[in-house]
Amino acid sequence: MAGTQKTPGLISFTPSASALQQVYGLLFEAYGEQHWWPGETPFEIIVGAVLTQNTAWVNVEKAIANLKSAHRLTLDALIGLDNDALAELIRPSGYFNIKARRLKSLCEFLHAGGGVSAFDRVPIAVLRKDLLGVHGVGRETADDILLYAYNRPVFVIDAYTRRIFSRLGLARGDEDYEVLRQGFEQALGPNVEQFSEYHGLIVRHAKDFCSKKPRCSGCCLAEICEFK
DNA sequence: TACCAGGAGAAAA
DNA sequence: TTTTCTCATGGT
Repeated sequence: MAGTQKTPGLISFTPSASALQQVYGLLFEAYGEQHWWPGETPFEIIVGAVLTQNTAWVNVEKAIANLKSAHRLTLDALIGLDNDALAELIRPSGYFNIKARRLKSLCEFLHAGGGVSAFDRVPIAVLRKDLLGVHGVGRETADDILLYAYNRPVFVIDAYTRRIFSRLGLARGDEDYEVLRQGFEQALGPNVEQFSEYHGLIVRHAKDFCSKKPRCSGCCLAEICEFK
């Protein structure tokens, strides 16, 4: 039938602010402040954003611990590593050969721009476009970096966000990334602190209730969730 | 043992 | 333009 084909790019996502605030309120009430993203410096956050691609955070922590113990968790130290040595240090995070190349590309971009802090005052649209031009930096990784390393009001969309809001009936789940991101940003308004906490709460909640086999017993969103 | 997990890029269709 | 394949470890 004409007009019924799945065309993700054309699916709209215009949630009401009250619906998003209700979900946020329930999650916050259940889990409290998350202070996400874990990372002591902007550079550590940037490295973590690449290492966590399609990987559980627990494995990223092991890779970051390796970099720290080898005193390589700085921009200059990491650029000085060859790909094989870097890959060996980040092995626990999986995809280590690919991620080594991606990390090096990102470090070279940061170094060429004058270092991590040199991007602090770059306009958000410019920085996002530049990050997306770096090999290995896709939309989610770029937005992780913008929000958590540079404190810019960008809402991060990940697999957990799609899964949870799809189950809540607020999204289909296969919307284009930009459609979802803009939907959240327009409904909530620019708010770095809330965007950071919201994403952290989504991650926390998904790990407890929405990963692998459904585990909805005791879920704080049960009263508004369509997933049974 | 088999399956899954917070993605991205390249190749194929 | 969209879909499929590849990359890899560690937990369940």
